[in-house]
Amino acid sequence: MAVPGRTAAPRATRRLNGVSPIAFRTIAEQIAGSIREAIAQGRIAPATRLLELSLAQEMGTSRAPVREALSQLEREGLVVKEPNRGARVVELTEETVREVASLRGLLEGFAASLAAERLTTTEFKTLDAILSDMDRAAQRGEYARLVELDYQFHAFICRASGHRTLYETWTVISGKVRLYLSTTNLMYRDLKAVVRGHGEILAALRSRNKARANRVMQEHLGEMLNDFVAKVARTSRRGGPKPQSATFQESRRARRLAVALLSRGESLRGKRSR
Amino acid sequence: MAVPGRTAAPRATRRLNGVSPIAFRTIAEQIAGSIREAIAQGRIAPATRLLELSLAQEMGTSRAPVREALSQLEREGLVVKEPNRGARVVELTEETVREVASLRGLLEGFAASLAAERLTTTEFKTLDAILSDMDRAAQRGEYARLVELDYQFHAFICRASGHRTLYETWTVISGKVRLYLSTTNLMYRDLKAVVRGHGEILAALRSRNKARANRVMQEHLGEMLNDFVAKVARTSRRGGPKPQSATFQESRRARRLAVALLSRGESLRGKRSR
DNA sequence: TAAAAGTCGACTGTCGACAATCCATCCCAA
DNA sequence: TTGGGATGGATTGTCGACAGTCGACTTTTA
Repeated sequence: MAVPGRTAAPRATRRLNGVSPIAFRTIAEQIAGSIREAIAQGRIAPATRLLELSLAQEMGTSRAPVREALSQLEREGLVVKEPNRGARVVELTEETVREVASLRGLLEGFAASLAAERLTTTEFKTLDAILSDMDRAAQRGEYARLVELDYQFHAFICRASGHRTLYETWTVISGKVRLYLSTTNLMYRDLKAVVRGHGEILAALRSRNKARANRVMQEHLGEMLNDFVAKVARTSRRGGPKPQSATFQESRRARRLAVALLSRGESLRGKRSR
Repeated sequence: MAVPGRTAAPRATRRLNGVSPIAFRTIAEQIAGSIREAIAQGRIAPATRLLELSLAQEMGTSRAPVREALSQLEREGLVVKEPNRGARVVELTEETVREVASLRGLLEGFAASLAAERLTTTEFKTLDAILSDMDRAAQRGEYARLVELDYQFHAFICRASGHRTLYETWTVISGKVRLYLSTTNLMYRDLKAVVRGHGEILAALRSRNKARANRVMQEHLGEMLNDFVAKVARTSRRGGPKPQSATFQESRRARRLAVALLSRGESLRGKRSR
């Protein structure tokens, strides 16, 4: 468009330590990135309150960009805000985990069925590459790498479905999954089995059989879910005696919708305990 | 408290014209509501730019709550923001419409299959009530009412699925559908047929057969999609010679038009200036 | 004449200050 | 002791001002 290259770097560069090639443009985005990363790495635990002022001071900015960042994260499903009560990192209850997993299965199954018809040779090669990377990672026991590749594999298929809205929706859902991954660092039971499972998915895609692709994908995710929930149940039971507060995490949106839908003033808000 | 003449008016909390049952709590939410309504009613066209300052002046507030409102609407999928370029109402291309419709089918089919197992007698009664209202509306040719009831019917089922995450996801998608509805005021071909279709869904739900409920729901939505896309295609073909270009590069003409529309449009709620 | 470089508004991004609200705590009466 | 307010601190909501960026327009240059 206008002048390329030259004027490109005035603002964001000035406080960067020279990190990425194309630096984040706004402060808000940088902040969102920091928080997102911190959540993903487990440095900020689920259900933690995110205070605007503290964050702003930590980042050396005013509250405005922090608010913006929190909004962004809320859109991504990592954070929940309630009016006058601030933002907090979402907490995934066992029920929510189940829900997220089932939705993910539905969406990815659909994505797989679409992708089965559209994947090009080049794209198959990419998937092959990811798969062999996974294999290597599994053999070396590189857990984190495997998680990352796993994510990439699924993301690639969803994108390759050619269904943009689907991909966007999936992104939100999978964001929650990743959030969850970080909290329990125990996802895979058998690394080799993981690789095998993805191999089966790939084979199903190659068959160009929509129904089969859909089914295999859903089965794959379903298995995962089982391991998953089992572990969650174990962990959370052992973990902390305070899963309570998470119950009301969606109350704001729910309230708004309820009002809109029923146009009746029924309060969905529970009472709080301290 | 607070002298309502000169000094800042007594906060927005309760200065509604007594219209809505339970006033929204924050100004931002009120603004979001206004804009949402305006979009839904077609008073603000798709792809219209939403200027913070203009909106703030119209609403008689500062830009802060407007920004917040726009963020909220972006979360709901009604608005798209680009850094340094502001917000605009989403524009639905034919492709997006197809995508949204297919996703909606997927989600609602799932919801129906869940609901088929869970719906209580009371809930069935509610659905019956909605259906008979639809029938009345159809006989009287009350188009808008029918649209609203249609929405309620589907929303109710999604909520009754007991799957919170699903419901939330559906809300985003269906928000876009509604947006689209407002732009083409020609959705139903045969009002009676609409009622019949919903009757079939209800019957399928009553059968408690998950697979059947899923299938019937998807078929219902699929039919709708067909009518829909056909009409869209017709409309857009008649509309302009190059429907595509508007999607990616917004024409200045369109923008000016939009601005004019917005600033000329009746103020959504206004009084009080300082 | 056409491309490149400057100029100018119009908007958005960010800031610091206040106002409003929530929540916990304390006080007092029954 | 137990409610029901009143009180105060901590945080979010809102405001007005200024800085920075994007695009459109104008001017210069080859």
